[in-house]
Amino acid sequence: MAVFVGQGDPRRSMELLWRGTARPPASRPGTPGPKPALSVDAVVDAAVAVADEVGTVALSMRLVGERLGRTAMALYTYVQGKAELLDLMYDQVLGELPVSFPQDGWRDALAAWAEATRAFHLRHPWVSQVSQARPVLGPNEYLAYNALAGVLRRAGLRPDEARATVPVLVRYVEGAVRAVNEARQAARTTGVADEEWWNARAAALEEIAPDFLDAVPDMAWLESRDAPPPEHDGPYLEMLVDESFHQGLAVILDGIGARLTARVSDARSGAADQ
Amino acid sequence: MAVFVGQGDPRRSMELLWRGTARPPASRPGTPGPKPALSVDAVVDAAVAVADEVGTVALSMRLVGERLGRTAMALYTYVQGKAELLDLMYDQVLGELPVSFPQDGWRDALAAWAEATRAFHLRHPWVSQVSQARPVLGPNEYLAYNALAGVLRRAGLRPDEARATVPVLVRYVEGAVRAVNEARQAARTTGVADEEWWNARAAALEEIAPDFLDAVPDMAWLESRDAPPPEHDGPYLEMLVDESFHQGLAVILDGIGARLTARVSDARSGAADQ
DNA sequence: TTGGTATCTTTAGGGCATAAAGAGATCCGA
DNA sequence: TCGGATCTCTTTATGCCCTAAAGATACCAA
Repeated sequence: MAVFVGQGDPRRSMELLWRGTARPPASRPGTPGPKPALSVDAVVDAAVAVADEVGTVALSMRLVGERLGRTAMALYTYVQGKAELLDLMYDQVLGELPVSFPQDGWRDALAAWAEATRAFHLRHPWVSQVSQARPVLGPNEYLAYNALAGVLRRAGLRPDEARATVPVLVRYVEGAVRAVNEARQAARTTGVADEEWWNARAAALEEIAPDFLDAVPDMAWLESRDAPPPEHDGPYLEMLVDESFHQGLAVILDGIGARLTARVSDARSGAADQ
Repeated sequence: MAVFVGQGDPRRSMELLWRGTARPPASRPGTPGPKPALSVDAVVDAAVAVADEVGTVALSMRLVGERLGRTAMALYTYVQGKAELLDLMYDQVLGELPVSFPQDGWRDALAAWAEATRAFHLRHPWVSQVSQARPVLGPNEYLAYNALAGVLRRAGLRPDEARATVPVLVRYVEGAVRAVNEARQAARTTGVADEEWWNARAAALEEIAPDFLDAVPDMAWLESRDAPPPEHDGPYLEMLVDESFHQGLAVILDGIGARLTARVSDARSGAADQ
């Protein structure tokens, strides 16, 4: 069940996101009634911490409240509901993404972007589980995209090419990290380590359909290795993903490079292009 | 809240997936008790139909039961729980993916793969919302991966290159389609059309932070167009995604192509190859 | 001091998955 | 033919979720 960001009242969410200070609900000075013991920020921080620990599925208002020594309902003073809280969590956490990258060479810059984005998503696993349809349009999201756009502009791409490239990069990195995160969470919630689970399935398959692998020869080819898989400590799937992350990224960067060199030779020969 | 496939008992799920017939729970011949009026397949079919309509979030045992004129609990006769049902739904629906592609030219073959995969995910939006950590290892999943592996093998990639390329392709297509699906679902569940929502946000932004766009110049560059955006009927975000889907794919294919031509020139100059 | 307001808790209602127990149907063996 | 035995399906109940609404309490201003 995907979680949707951007379901809060647009107007309200955006004011909360952009106004920074002057956050409306918690009381203005000179107002009767008890001072609020918490703040929107405190709630958002707690929610982020909870989500980091237990994931999106288990994130609940009760858990966030508990972390603040409050009931679930107490949060509704600061936040309209879970949807708005997610909007705020999402943009808040995007503020951790770097907004500038090495200027000397687009390949290094994109590699740095990919690495930083990857690390970010590993730090906040729940972010990649959140839908990006109808993004919140918060300041941090803008800044993050701006940084990536800058790298692509300086690389020499045209805007339409960059528009096509952004999703390729973003989806690749998010997808890679999602796989790792989900494997970790599965291990945590089921108590079954990745490798253990994998072995069990493989053994079961061997027994239940011993001859089926003959029917998928290209699959066998895909899994064939010249060298045995490298030594590893961590979980199996993470190792696999790690092994291929940079290689996969290299394929994408090669594609961008091909685009750029085509540009250069076009200019040289004065011909049209693809 | 991501939904996890592969949470059923591995042994049981796999037997259900691979045994085809001889499905254990529904009664064997010569057994007392009423004949089951339904079957595992009927339950899975109904669940797929429900998921296609309402998405993963709203998929519930009650809804599936209702579609079969039963209570939610009746399903537990055929299926161990929601987790196992998801395993079965997932592999069942993967059977719709084509398992062979044009043999003449890897570019066409991959484009065909991408198009088929995209169409598939648009037909069954819930599939891309389902976690692929700990895949079910059902027959149809194997066959689908085998087909893609075959295309890459015939293209001339080495196994390790293909292993790096598969996730790039899969994640790109799934990500692209996920964006469209989520936009559609958001439109359906909130009753707010995509374009309408987008305009509201843009207007709010204009008003709340009129000068912020100056802080993200590369973002403005990214959105700049030589030609005005093309006429479109459908929702805004879908149009954008459609516009860039093939361009993004082209970047990836260029990357693969670069790998292959590097191979050729290596061979020509006397270096090793596969 | 008193009224009004804001925070926070309690209670309650409508979801959800599913454990456990009951109702009914159906077949086997006696 | 007639009990079990056994299976399907429903009912009931538990415990989670979000959140509306109402109550309790704390605080400020007049």
